[in-house]
Amino acid sequence: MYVVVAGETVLPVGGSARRTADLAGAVRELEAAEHPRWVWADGREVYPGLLSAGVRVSRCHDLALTEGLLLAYEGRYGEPRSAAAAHARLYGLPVPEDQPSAPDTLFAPEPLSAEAVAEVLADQLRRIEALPEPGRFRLLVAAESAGALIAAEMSYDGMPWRRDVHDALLTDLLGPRPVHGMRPAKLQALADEVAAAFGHPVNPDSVQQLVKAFKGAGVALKTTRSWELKQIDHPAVAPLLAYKELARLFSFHGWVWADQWVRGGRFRPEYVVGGVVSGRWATSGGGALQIPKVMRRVVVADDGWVLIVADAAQLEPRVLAAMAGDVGLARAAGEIDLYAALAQSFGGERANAKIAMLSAMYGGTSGDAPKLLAVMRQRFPKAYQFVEDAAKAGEEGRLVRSWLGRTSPPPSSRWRELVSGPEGSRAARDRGRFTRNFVVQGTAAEWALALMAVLRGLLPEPARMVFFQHDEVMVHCPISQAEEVIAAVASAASEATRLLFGATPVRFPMEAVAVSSYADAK
DNA sequence: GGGATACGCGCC
DNA sequence: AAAGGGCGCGTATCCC
Repeated sequence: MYVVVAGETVLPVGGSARRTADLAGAVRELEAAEHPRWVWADGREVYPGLLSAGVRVSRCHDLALTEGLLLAYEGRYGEPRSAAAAHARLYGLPVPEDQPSAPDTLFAPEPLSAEAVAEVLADQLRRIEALPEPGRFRLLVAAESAGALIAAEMSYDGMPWRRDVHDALLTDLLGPRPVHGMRPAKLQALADEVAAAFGHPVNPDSVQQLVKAFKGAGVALKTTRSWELKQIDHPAVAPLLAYKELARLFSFHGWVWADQWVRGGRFRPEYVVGGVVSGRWATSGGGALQIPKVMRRVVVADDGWVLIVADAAQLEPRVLAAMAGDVGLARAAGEIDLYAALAQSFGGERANAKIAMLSAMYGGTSGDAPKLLAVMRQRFPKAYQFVEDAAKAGEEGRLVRSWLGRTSPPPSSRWRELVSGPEGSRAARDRGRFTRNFVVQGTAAEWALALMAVLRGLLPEPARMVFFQHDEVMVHCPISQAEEVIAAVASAASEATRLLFGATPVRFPMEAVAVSSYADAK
């Protein structure tokens, strides 16, 4: 059963609309009585309000996210995906551009009526049914929509973040918090060491100045990447490397960052569902997906609670094995350590097996990659061919799709020009690497979304999902629920696997541990 | 002095 | 050893 929510109106599809003065109350009642699939134009505008009112729903159909998926599938990537745009297209009216994420309320368009939302829903369901694999795409839409609920809930609940531990860590590494605009003491000391090593002032934040300073000292550098610096014998290198590491910590995850993103002992980032073309999430602030490992000790469970941290082991090669139906690779993917199981095919070297798989999925060509890929082609022909086909499609400017039907963007007009020019083969290869990776990364993202959607439904109150990072999920729950949640993670992993691939010999191990601090998880 | 781009590096 | 996919984002730097 679908129930539309638009403005203050609730409309069961096929029934009659009801205007309500208490939207949250109406949703709460219907959710308890019917647990319908809620339909809204854009969950980002509806769900946070419901959460603030203490209302959560189990499932939804997000029109904007679904429209984006459908447009891409239909080769219309980039057309406005809002429900208002979809509705305008239905009637041949001028199509409004999508609003930026923070809509300007002054110029925001009139929201769609509940009836109009229902019309867009009907149109989307019709378009989905017309696809070659409607079942898969329905799963994709359900998973993407569930992701939108989870993202909003995780921002609302927040990840535990101990500001006192954070401050102690920063003070330990950088020195006390400096006044605005100043470098912390230890950072300044390292900058001074760099300058002393050169015998003149150098701004360690300036690539230009560094390259020039090293040149003056008789060292030719193309870049100042740390791996290149590490090969150089010069007294400035050690303090410079230390400076770069700490400077990043200071500017990216320092006190100013905490002031902005940590409230009430919780870190509340803004997740962007489907923000990456492959279907991975992005963040629009807070850098939640780039928290340095050294910061993990700051994430500490509340008293009497634990963090359940679970990550999928070697998700992408397993996804490839399942998609390609490669029996040999699938057999290896029946083991907990896939690369170890592959080692004997690669001269007994686990490291070589890993390089071969990563090169196949990323399009690597350097070092031993060609030799190892030749082995892979011979031993795992179907898996090899699967990513080769994706790469070829990309090179030829065609679209590729993930397992459930998320579709890559078409080549840009710039690319089409480039590909017929002198640098054409380079441009073609670049796009081939992208599409090669897209099919694997995109399907891995789908598996992870399905996992989260299932897990969410299995969690007991008051356990909460509080963090998600590509193939890793964190649940915050009372200590007494730890075992139940760990078991739920395992169930959700098998169910996600079944939902995507049905009966497959490929295993998707998702090991969960209960810890009081995130730093203890690995 | 404000916007756009390059660099570098954190995460997967 | 140093190149192969996806991002976000702070600083420096360029350009108008």
